[in-house]
Amino acid sequence: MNDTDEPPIRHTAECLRVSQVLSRIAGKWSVLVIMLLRQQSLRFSELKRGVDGISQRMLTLTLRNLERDGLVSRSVTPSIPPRVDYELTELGHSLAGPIQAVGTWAFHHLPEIEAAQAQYDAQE
Amino acid sequence: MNDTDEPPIRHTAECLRVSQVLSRIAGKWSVLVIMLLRQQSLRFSELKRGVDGISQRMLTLTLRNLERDGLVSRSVTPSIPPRVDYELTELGHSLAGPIQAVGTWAFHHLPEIEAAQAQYDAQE
DNA sequence: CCGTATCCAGGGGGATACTG
DNA sequence: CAGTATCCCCCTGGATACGG
Repeated sequence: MNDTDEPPIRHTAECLRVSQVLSRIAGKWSVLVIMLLRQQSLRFSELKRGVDGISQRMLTLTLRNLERDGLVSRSVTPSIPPRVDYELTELGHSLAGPIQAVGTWAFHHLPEIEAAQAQYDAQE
Repeated sequence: MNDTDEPPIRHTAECLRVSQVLSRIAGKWSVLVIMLLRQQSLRFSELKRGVDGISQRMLTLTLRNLERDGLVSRSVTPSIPPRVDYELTELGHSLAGPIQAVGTWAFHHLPEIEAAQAQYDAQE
């Protein structure tokens, strides 16, 4: 048989965008930072306290990435001691919505997921 | 000043769920597989062809994880040669919606993101 | 056709110490 | 307070080869 009739299974451009955006915020911490900043602007140390278990290094890296993507803005007040505030940009806020939707999904379906895992693990 | 009035900046339980779910599908490939399966059930080799650049190993691992989470079901037809079909479970389909929302967001805002990146990179 | 096994490079991410 | 610098471990993910 020839293969001229092979089905054109392809990704839409949208699939690839999704993948890239998710990769961008896939880190362990990005989402937590975004969710915190959704409600209020916060200082570096406040974020550090708010995100349980994050190291100084990872918070810095996470913030730099978010800033680079235009999701978070950084404003420095050159006082002594210095003060740096982070807040979600408009772009950041617009992403928080869809992300929250995934969160809501997770909240509702976590029992099913964990049940599926338990069942899968039980039979190896 | 004392710090008894320090603000109770905490994550809601939802934030943590989001983070976990995103970690789960954060892999390079999970989303692409889900999006492909959204429209039709597919065989292993069809998925391999459909997901551009994926290795056999990573496709296997991705499918195992999705199966373990109850998002994808695997059905074996013991013929010669063997045939294995994968399809989204109901749970999987219910996740595809929210993910698509993120995709739509990405589709609309990618120009802004890339512009932000270019600007950020231009000034160091 | 559908995997598993093995090897290996690269980066994510933690701990710690140091600067302005 | 808000980072940067360094070290180091482990996991992800690619290439390849082999088995049912």
